[in-house]
Parts: sequence; C-alpha cells; structure tokens
Amino acid sequence: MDDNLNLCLVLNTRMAARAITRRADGKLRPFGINGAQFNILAALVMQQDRSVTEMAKALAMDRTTLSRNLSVLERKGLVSVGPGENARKRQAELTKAGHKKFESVIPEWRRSQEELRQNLTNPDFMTTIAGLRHLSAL
Amino acid sequence: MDDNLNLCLVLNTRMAARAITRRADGKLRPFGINGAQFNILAALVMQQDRSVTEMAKALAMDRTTLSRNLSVLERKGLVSVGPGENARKRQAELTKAGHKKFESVIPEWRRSQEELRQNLTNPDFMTTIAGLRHLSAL
DNA sequence: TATTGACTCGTGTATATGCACGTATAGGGT
DNA sequence: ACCCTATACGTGCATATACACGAGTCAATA
Repeated sequence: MDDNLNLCLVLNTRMAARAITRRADGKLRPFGINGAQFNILAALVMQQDRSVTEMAKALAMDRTTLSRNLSVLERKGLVSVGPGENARKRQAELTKAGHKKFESVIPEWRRSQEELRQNLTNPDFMTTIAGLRHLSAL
Repeated sequence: MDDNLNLCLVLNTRMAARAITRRADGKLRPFGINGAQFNILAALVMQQDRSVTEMAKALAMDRTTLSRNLSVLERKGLVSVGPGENARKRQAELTKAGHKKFESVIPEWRRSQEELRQNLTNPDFMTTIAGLRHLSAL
C-alpha cells in the first residue's frame, strides 16, 4: 500500500537496536556480560548516588526493568543494591568485582566504538548520535 | 573514568529504541497491538512470499524471534503461518482480520510519523533514518 | 496527631530477543 | 538408492522490556 512504511521510525530504530545489540553481545560474550549489562555498569561508574528511579529515567528505561536488570548483575556479583537516603529509595553500586569487570571490558569497548566511528559516514558518527538522542528524548 | 561513555553507540541506540517503542506502544494500545507487531504486519503487507528466515533477515531479527512473534499474531488471528514452497520453508500471510487491523492503524501511524518528522531537526528526519540504516546493516 | 496525597519500590503477567541444541528436508555426489 | 552437507525450522533457556497493581514511606496540612 504505502512504500513509505520503509521509512517508519519505529521499524528502523528497532532494527538498529537489534543489530547493534547482537554485535555488542557477541563481542562481550567472552567477558560474561552483554551490552545491556555493560550499559548499566557504565551508568553506575559515571554516577553512583542515584535512586533506581532516577537512574532509570536517565537511561530512558522503565523503573521495573532496571530493577530486574540490577538483580541479574547482583546475582553475578557485579553490583550491590542497598537502601538509599531514606527508607523508600534504593541505590545500586558497583562491587569490587564489578569495577574489575568494567575495567577489563573497556579496551574492547574502545576498539568496537572506534570501529563503528570509522564505518559511519553520511551521516557520520556524531550526527548519528545526535539523531539517537533526539529519539531518546521523546 | 571515561566521559565518552556517553557517546556509546550501543547505549544511545538502545535508549532510542526503548523510548520510541514506548511511544509507539502507547499510541497503538487502543488497537490491541504494539509497535513490534505492527512492524511485522507491515512487513507482510509489503512482501508476502518469503520464508520465515528470509523475512527475519530483512528485519535484522533472529529467525526464532520472528517465529515466536508470528505465533503471537497468529493467536490474535491477524496472521496465518503455513507451509512454503517446500516442506522445510514456512510462510506467513495476513488474514482478513490482519489486513483490516493494519488498515485501521495506518491513519494513526501517519499522524505519529508526521509528528516525528516535524520534531526531528539537526539532524533531520531523513538523515536520522540514514544513520539508523547504517547501524541495522552491521 | 491523623489524614491525605505524592513518591518509591516489588511482583505478576505478557511479550521481545537471541543463543544452543536438536530434528527434518533438500540437493548433490557416489 | 545412499550418504553428506547445507538449509529451514522448533524448543529450552536466560535475559530485556514495560504495564497494572498493590504495599510501604514521606511530607504537608487539616
């Protein structure tokens, strides 16, 4: 009916997410974590003192999703979730093993990121990132 | 450690996918389907005579994922999966109800798509799509 | 202080995603 | 006809995702 369905932003964004997630998961498999988990570790490295809800908002993620993802990382011994400022809030932080894991992955992350940067032209890397950020802010 | 973690393409792509998926799911809820399901219906409208594997490849999706997603649509009565050219291949096609559902959603899809097109500047809509397609092709 | 409304979180349920593994068929080459 | 490899598919498992619902907590105010 409508050929412009190929321009559907939902379709294209989800396809991109599947593709890059598969790629990342493959590269991370030897480390025992996946891309989603690496993203959470990175978020914790960059900012520790946030409640689960605040952290979820920063990741454009549902609160309950992050909560369960943190449980997985807790089971792996990479993250520790405890009480926050008051009795409601809960905070996550990296364990020593979590820090080590994260550091061990960084070189591979750098390689992968650089490879993507090289491959992206028209639009280039930064333009693509800008587009993704607009979408995240919906 | 590394502030450039904010430029992680995996993080940004996944965030975008979550955000736009939530948005689409919300708009589609009254219709009884979600964004992922709409994408599959659209793929079937545009090209019927493909095996599950071929269709999955076109959607940058794992074969088994598409297979299960088709089952959900089959249960909803929107899709019918049957044998293909030979005894191995299987093919999906829209049922009459599937066609009706798809047509009924198109106006809302148009509105939503147009709204996104308006909102996207720097980079604009087509540039963003181009970036997403590069990522999908990984 | 008691109450009310806003906030924070966990659990149940359904779907989406992909890998590992096994089964079945198709198409050659012997 | 027989095997062998490539192809196509389904199932089991683990994780990711989000909504609906309910429980516990905080803070303001009546």
